[in-house]
Amino acid sequence: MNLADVARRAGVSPATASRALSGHPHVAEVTRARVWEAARALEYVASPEATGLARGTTGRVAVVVPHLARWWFGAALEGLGTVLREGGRDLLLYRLGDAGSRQAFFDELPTRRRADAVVLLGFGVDERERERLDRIGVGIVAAGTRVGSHPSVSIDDHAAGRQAMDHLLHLGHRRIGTIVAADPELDLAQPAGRSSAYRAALADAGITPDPALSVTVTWSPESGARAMGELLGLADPPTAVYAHSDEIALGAVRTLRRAGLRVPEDVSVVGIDDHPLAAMTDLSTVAQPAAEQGELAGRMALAGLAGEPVDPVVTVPTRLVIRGSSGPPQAAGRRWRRS
Amino acid sequence: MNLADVARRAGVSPATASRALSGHPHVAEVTRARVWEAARALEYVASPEATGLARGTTGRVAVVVPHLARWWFGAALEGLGTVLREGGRDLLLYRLGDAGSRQAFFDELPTRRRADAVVLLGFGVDERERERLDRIGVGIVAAGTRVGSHPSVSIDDHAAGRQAMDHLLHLGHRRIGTIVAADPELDLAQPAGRSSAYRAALADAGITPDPALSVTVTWSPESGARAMGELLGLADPPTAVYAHSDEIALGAVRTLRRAGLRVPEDVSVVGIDDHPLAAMTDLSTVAQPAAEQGELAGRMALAGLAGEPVDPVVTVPTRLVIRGSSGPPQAAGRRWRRS
DNA sequence: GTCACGCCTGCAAACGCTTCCAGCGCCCGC
DNA sequence: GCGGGCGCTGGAAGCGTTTGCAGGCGTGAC
Repeated sequence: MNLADVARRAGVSPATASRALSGHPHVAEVTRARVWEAARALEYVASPEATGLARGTTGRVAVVVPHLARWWFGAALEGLGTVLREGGRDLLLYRLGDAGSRQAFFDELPTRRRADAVVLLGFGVDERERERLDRIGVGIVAAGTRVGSHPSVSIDDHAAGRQAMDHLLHLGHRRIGTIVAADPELDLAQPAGRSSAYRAALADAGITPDPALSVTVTWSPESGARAMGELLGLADPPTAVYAHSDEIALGAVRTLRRAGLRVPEDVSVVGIDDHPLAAMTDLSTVAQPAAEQGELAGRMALAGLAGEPVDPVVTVPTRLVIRGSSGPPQAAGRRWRRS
Repeated sequence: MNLADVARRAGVSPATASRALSGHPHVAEVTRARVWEAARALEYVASPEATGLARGTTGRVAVVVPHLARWWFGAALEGLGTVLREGGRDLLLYRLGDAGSRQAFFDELPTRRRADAVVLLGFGVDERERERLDRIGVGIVAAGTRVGSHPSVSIDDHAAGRQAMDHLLHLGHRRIGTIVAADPELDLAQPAGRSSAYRAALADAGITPDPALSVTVTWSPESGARAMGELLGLADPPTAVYAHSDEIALGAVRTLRRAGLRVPEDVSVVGIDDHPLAAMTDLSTVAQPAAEQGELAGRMALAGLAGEPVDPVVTVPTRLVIRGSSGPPQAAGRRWRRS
């Protein structure tokens, strides 16, 4: 099963067999064919350990993610995996589930000798971590966020937020709530652009933001439901809500329905993502291409490995998708009619 | 950065350094401490290639999945990843996106020398593939499905289906449709138990199944929406629908809403999974623990690697979750009132 | 008919770690 | 006081590839 066996069967030295199999020049065609035939007959698979040791590479790309169950991550990982496979690289998956494993990861940098490149998926890092990361000695690519000066692919969070907010403002809403997503468990930076867009849009419309209309929660649907409850508890609740993700927005819609309020007649809701279930639940949203971001990150990583130049910062476009969860505000008098 | 450097700094031979770091007995405590200190100072990380080559293992577990964006897979992978990390194993991810990559995977068995064990996640294999798989020479564990006589963890699909169907029958439904999930692109076997449960439940209730009430589609919400459209087009549409997954069920609900029908007053819907968004959309369903299945599969793989005995077949329980999408059928006269 | 030059091929030395085997002290028991 | 044994350490041989270097042979040019 070893290269030596293949070489013996083909009647050549291991050196020649190696050259023949890995496509080096200066191997006679007839020899190459004989070696390949022998390899096929013996079902030979090179030991990646030995190859890696001799060549000083691993043939693997490490992917670091904070979550997997959330839609964006699964979709991005899917795109990334496809591209890496085409490039002949194996995908090593690291999930940093909590602050502890995150700390351990950046302290020990276990990927140091385990991969030829690292892709950070939806993972904002802080100053110290970036500094640590740079010592890893391999190429780093980020998707869904920016990481220092490393190549990255992401949406323009601010622009996406503006698309959502401008849509609501255009419909005539003046009192707009926002549900901000954060990741306290992982201490992940919240997408700053999505929040700044909220303030900027209000400012442009001449509206003074009410701090009570902004509530920060985790990324889950349940959190969204809870946040909406909080907003409904206000003396003067919003007529529209802009959520940082569809999953959160869907939670908000559920709370509204439970409260007997109609969407969008009583309260409009928009999210960000275009989650597959957003179409199913008629949720207005700002679509972002998740799989494509993963694919692009993969291509950038491969290009870096090949020594080709890579674009430092790629921004993929987002698109406002208007569905049934957003509409003009009702005349004040008709609001709060319990359906 | 190499073991030799660490050894030199600690004033011992590489052999002793190796033993000290990998926790072998017969190393003086003081020596061990000195080696560890040197390793820490030099930020030493062992080369997995070299270790693997010398030891004949890889320290990696390959995970094979057909999808990532679907909820179950992300959640199961999350649980699996956590357990493998605790066990000190790296996770190598293989996604078999279409029939072509599937074929290639089983032909070439690329994981052969790349991992110490293989976990198949939600991946039913056929006879030929199983035969190929057995030649891989490493332990195989399946989650979410059974694979030959290999250890596996999954729910009892038939029992889960019965929970859903019995619930609908108990509510008084007699004309029950079913949306069967399949994966034609990957040629994945549909979960037979979920279909047999449909027939068995009807039989027990003395109802002759109407072939027109059973429509087979892919796992996506969009498919569910389309399937529901088909069922609504029947001369005598069902009063309840049992879908093979929540994602499909949610698609079905969307079609019903669009058609102006009320859920559950006009048509009841139940799914399987307890997807996080099922709670948000008030969908009745049969809950299955996805993350737990991943965790168990991980533990089984680790146990196998440690040479410990592993339970051949583990079945995790499912649980009927009654929410707002299922209720008793309306008296015939009141049905089809366009809300 | 020579000579030089290329193509191919093989030898052997890495790559970085583990582990078998042997050796060296030291302690304990007689 | 002496021998056996045990605890600890080092030497060296792999593990399976790749690749620099050198050599053999054929070919074309002169």
